[in-house]
Amino acid sequence: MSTVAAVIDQGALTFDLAIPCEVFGLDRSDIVDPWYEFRLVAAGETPVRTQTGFLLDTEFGLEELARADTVIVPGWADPDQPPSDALCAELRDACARGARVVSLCTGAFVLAAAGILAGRRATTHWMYVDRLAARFPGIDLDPRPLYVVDENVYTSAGTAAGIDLCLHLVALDHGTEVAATVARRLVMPLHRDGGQAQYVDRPIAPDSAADQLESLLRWGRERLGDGIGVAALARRASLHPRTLHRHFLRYVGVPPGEWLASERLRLAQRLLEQTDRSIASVAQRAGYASTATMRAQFSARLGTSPASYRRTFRARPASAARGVAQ
DNA sequence: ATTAGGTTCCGCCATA
DNA sequence: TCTATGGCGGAACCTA
Repeated sequence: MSTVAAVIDQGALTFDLAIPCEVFGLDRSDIVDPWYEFRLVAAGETPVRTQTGFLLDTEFGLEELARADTVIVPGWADPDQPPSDALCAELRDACARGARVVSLCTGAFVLAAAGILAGRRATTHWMYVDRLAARFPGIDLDPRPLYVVDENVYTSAGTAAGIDLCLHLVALDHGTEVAATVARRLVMPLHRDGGQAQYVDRPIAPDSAADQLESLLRWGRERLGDGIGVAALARRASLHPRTLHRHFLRYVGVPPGEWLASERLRLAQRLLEQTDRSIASVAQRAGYASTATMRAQFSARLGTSPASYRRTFRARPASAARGVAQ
């Protein structure tokens, strides 16, 4: 069973902290048995006073991190407060031995202080990007996505993006169908399109450009199997490709080609998990020009092959069907 | 494994 | 002046 540890210290942000507790800490053995072994670890003194003022206690200390397959650092109240040397050392060890090291929100400051982010791609809450960059030059910071994966180091943007990242980790371990089940229980979409761009400092108001993109995305998703490219999207939207590109960055958070690639991949994953279609037919349905193309994408983006992905995640038809209606 | 020919991305500048 | 669009071209990346 996979062990997940979340680290807290004085001033812990309760929402951030609640995310790994909810995703990994609840007993979800009715979905996958066993679920995760979850440990709440105090980096320093206990009890921990949360930013909201109440006290949290846990029996686990830093030594637990050495046993964790995944170490999660949620946001600290004061990102400028440097983490202890002991915590930094544990995080570096975890990273070096290949454990997944994860930050939520301003937890990125802790990973940065431990020296783990140097030379890596990473993200954090959009309000803190500048501060992080100023204090730790040498991080390849991208303020746009909801989360960033660089090898075994995972960083996520503001608060709720932590849920997206935690669900992504569940998907890596158990496939997208299991992650989708957890997402449904949280009443969360499994995958929010796009990045922070759509949340940054932009009032929630009817926006016709965004609405039009929304329907373009729907149109595109329905036609993945036709092998459409960026040009087809632009034609459909009656936009110059250069303009479409800008609209995508602004409202979706990723360029159009990148969006298509990840939609295709997700569709292929779903078909492999939930159907018995041949690999060739999955590739065709998802809009890949050949099985070789799909294979290359699986290898580049998931580090596996379509066949082995199916072997790992193909849902068992008998037991999965009962339970809550969806 | 290599490669030639696409496609996509994006900085930069001109224009509306 | 400010913002959105159109267009170019090089780099990076994909595809066959």
